[in-house]
Amino acid sequence: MTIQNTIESYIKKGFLKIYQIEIPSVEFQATRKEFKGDLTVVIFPLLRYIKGNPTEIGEKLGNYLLENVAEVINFNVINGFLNLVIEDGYFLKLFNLMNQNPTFGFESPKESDKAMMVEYSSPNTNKPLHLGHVRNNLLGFAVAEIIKASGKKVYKTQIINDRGIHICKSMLAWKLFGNGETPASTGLKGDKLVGNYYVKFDQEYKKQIAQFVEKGISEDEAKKTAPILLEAQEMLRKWENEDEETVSLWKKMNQWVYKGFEVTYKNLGVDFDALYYESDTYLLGKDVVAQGIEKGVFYKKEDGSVWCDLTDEGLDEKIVLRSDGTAVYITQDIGTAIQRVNDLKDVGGMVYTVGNEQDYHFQVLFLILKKLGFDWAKNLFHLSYGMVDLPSGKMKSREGTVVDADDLMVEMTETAKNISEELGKLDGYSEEEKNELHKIIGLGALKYFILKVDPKKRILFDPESSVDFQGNTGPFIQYTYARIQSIIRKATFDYSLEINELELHEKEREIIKLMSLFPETIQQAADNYSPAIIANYTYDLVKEFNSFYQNVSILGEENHQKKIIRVQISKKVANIIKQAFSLLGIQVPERM
RNA sequence: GGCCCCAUAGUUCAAUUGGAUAGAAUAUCAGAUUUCGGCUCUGACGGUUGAAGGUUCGAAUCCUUCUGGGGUCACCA
Repeated sequence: MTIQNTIESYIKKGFLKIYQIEIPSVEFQATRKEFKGDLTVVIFPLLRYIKGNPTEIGEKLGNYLLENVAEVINFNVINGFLNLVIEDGYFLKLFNLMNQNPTFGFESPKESDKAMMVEYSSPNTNKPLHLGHVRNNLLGFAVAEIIKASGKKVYKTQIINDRGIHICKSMLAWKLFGNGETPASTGLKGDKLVGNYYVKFDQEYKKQIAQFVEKGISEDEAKKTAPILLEAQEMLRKWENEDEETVSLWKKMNQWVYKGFEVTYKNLGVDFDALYYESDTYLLGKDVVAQGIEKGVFYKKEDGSVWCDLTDEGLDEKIVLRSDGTAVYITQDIGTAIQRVNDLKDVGGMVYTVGNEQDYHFQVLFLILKKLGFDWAKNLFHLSYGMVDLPSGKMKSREGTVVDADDLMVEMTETAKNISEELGKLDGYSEEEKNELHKIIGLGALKYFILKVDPKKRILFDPESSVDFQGNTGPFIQYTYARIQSIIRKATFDYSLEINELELHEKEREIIKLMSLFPETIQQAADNYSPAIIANYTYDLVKEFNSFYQNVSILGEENHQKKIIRVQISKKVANIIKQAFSLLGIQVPERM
């Protein structure tokens, strides 16, 4: 039972006693720093039940609590806010409780609960991953970890877009201009090699269009009839007819790409539990369309195309099957969603990490699945995020104006190296260990930079100015962690004793209060699908610790009990930093 | 044009989901520390929360209109 619950029940009792009125709930908030107190009761909502002066009501309730709740040792009322001062013993108890629990804040999944499936990354296999994918991957991974920590089973998944005209484009360009190049022969990462040919296709295509236009053909016409495009379309037909040569080229080049992606994912620190390939799923959903017609959710037009009428919901009509009977994008998505629940029976909801340009698509998709009557359809969430812009504008793969994911990670590691060498705290580290450390810091900076902002907002990323290492940044937090580790290494005495009675320093109280919020912060982050909430909490905790560190002496403290609790607090703060950062996919170093 | 998202110190972000005097970082300036790591800490400066109305005891947050930016409105994915 938390103090909040206790106080809530006593306020209800007190209110009943003083005013003879029952109240359903009490609103709490943490007391603002500028006022005295630890917990605040907001009086205003109570005015609904009893007319009166909020200050007077606050005084009466405060007195009641003072008499009846042992932990409440003082109170004050300001502007309708009842601030309660809680005794130190309570905070000590609170601390000891969380200190005994090495996974404090993390809920283990309940067997009875349904699992969530989190989809992210979902790349095309015709080009390497870029900065936009990086945001997608970091967000998806972090949200998956957060949901897991909040007490739900999670499956991480991606759907690999391995077929379609865009894939054929790079295949064709390789066939025409590749001279049999392979990743081995060029020393290039497979995804890079294939990506180069995707760019090559586009260059050739543009050249042909220009030539046509010169001959007096309209641009629209030229775009449709450029020979290289027609050839790519022919290739797609061959692929769909399972032409042996085409399929084997497709397999070969996709393997190159997968090998390359594997490296990028590993460096990025993300992973998946289940993979789906569009080449396996692109025919799914057609049978569902038939069932949907029977149920009256869909209807057929004269030309044979099938539609869903969403005008009652304020949306448009949406096509779900072409007149020639083939599937469209949304048909696949309907089919794939159902397939996943069939594959993994305990899935009770899904999170789709996809950019906000597809907001409308997912609105429609979720609505259709609901109309089809799937009970899990109410637990679908589009984790929509804003674009990552460069100072030069939008990134375009076809034009090669992208920030490559691999290059970016290398650059960040380089920057970390330069900064860390100035500091020189790494005596005794081997080159290998140093490189590993620079990677941890560089990636920490990048990941934190991206995850600390609300997913919905667009990010401007300037590769020139790079990412900060000071202030509200990953390395700053990592640094604090490393410094705590340094203290712990030096604390060679036995500090395992549990302290139950001690007068706490103001900074100690503050930091215990903040640590105790970790569990609800995780829940809040999970409810909002927002890693930013974890990032900002961690930063607050670190700031509070630095202030504590500045104000009290830890190892130099003469009072043995105080010394013990300060080491314990430091260690627990480090532990929470590590846990919180693990949710963001960021590692913490022992030294830096 | 219809619909959706965004707009907060010079800059990058917060604001306990409707609560107290809108907070941090950064940059600039001034200071602290003989000490557990000088990537630390304490101050100062910086705001008509894009604009105007409305609801409320109380609005950055909710509603309406407008302005600016982005997205989306394919038998593409």
